[in-house]
Amino acid sequence: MTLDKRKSQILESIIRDYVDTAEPVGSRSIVKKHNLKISAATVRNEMADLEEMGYLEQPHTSAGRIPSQVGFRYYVDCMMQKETLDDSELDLLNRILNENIGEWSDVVGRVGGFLSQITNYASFVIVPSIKLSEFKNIQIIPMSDRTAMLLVVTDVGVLMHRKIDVPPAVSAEELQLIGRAFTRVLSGTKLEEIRRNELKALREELKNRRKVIDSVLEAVEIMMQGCRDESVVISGALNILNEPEFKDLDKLKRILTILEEDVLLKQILPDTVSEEVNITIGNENKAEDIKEMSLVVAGYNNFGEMGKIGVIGPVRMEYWKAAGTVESLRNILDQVLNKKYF
Amino acid sequence: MTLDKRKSQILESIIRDYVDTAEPVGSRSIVKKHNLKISAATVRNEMADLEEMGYLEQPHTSAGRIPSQVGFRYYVDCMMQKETLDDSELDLLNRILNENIGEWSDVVGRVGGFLSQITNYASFVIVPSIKLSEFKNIQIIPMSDRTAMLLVVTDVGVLMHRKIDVPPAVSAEELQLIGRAFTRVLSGTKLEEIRRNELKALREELKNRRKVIDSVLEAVEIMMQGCRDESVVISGALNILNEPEFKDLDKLKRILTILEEDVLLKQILPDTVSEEVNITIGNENKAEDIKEMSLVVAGYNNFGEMGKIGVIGPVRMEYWKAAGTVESLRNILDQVLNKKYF
DNA sequence: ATTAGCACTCAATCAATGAGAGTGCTAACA
DNA sequence: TGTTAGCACTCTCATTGATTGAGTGCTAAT
Repeated sequence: MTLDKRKSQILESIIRDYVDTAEPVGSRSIVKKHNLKISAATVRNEMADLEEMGYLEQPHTSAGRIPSQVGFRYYVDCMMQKETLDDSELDLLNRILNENIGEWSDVVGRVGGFLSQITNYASFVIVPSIKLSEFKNIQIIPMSDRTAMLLVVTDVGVLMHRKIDVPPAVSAEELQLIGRAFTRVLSGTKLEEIRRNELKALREELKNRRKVIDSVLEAVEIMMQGCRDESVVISGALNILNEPEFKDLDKLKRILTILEEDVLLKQILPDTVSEEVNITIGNENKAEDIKEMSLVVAGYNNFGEMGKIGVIGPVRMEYWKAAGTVESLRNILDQVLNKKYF
Repeated sequence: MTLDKRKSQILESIIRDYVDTAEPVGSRSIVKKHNLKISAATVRNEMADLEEMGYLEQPHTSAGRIPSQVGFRYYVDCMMQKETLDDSELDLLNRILNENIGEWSDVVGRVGGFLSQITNYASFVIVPSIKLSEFKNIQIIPMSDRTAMLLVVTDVGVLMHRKIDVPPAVSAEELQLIGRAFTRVLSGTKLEEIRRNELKALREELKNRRKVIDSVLEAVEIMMQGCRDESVVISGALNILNEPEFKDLDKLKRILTILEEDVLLKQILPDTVSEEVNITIGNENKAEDIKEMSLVVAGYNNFGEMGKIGVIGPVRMEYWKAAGTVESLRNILDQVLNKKYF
């Protein structure tokens, strides 16, 4: 169902005003503010219609109207124009991205920070696990006479390192050889495809140094567990303190708790995220805890797996700005990643 | 100046009750609650004295008394008994510490988490910069035909890694040789003591591979900048949402902002921290923003430099518990560190 | 179909009131 | 002289009632 032009205009005016002020919008005030060519009474009639259709609601009889979640949905689906980054924002983004970038996680952190800063909502970036990347090189560096540092390098430049114990009798050269043997066997293998039997063969081959091998295998095992999970970067969680709908401390606490804890945040995201910007409004969210929040999420391509980037804010959200910004940053991430980090 | 026994007892009762309830404490209620052998009227007289001395104050005439900051100070200095961890808490701590510890920063994170969990205040751990540690090993691992991974291992097991660009003509063996040359020159040198002239000599020695050398030098430079700063781990910032004194959103926001931002947190800490547990109450803090918070901090010995661990909470704080817990965990960190990570 | 006019509704604000908690003071008591 | 009971007094907090004002819905006129 689609609205006639005048109804659309009124709905949009109400949405803009309400998002701006967080107050119910009256017929008189929108006529004045957007100097419409019709009278307040006419607007009232249209508003009554829109309410009947479910796009507006009234907190109480003598208040103005506020957009319902259905109203926001209609706006997002049928009327919204995404508002992309303006020049000064692009400029800021470029400056942020060009400052001496160390690691990939650094880029993600900065893009997330930028997103929350521009939209004034909490932002999150989800980086998929790296199980699809490949082993590249394995090194064992002696540290003391009983310990060594195990280094694992993969093709996406992510590196795992861990202390291992070694018998004092093993020399630095031997450790190097063992590292090379591992590199030979594992190089090019995807992390999730380690074959037990390959490792077993290796264990046979180097049976005079079985203790070292076992230490290495154990360490690799633990590292694999550690990087099986996707990682989550959250920025600007405190932005919700500015939203009047969260002046209630209990609500605030519930939301902030979610925004502080990686695991909880992952749980509230929609299961399927495409590369398109995806918006879920209030009750459309599966998770009970955020039925009064909206999500704007897009997927990006991270070494063959889908990462996610987005913002979370009140239902009364500037969807146009949020959607545009998320879209732009999704593209940036894709771009940076396609330049291949290595 | 020291208080007589009865005044002490009354002051302590008031502090305990006030810390517990956040409400002014009346004469009648403390006689009942702590079944004192004296009448409410007597207590009233003593309270009037304590108020005159500055240890108590009255929000308004017909309310009970609350401890003043001076009162808390007197309590902390002259009466407080630190409350150490009980058995179940020690048990929990051990379980937390023994779960498969990966890196040193992991230990710090867990200890901080434990601290905030036990005290119900926000906790922080400051880990000094590692400029005192020594280079141990430098490796250059080829990644693609134009890039390589530079690995720097130090004696505290902290490792820096960074992508560098290399000319396509340089072979893996050459990279290895260059790494070894660096290792030879820098091994055993403290991070802060890198001599420019040593590096210059190295640059001469390997002058046919000057491009690689320059990449490495640049990367090391950047890495050095990155680890010049101490790092900060904050846990349980949201605990202050439970404190009734922060029901005011503005206050809340000011405090949470500090607790979210490493840099800000560092600024509010007292300049000199000894190994002893150090308590600053309300106005004793130098930073304007936390004049209504208290800090309980202790130093610990981190590879020759002073790290800090502590909690931050309302002036109405369970100092006895906080001080005991901070002291215990300070000791734990010292212990773990003295077992030498390598 | 649109608009002006008007009666009506309801939340928000403010002042007045009363209850309750707690004090300070006085006088009696040990 | 220190302690206690008793009582008047103070001040906050919660409740109530009146007032205000923004905004609506309806009706009648355009």
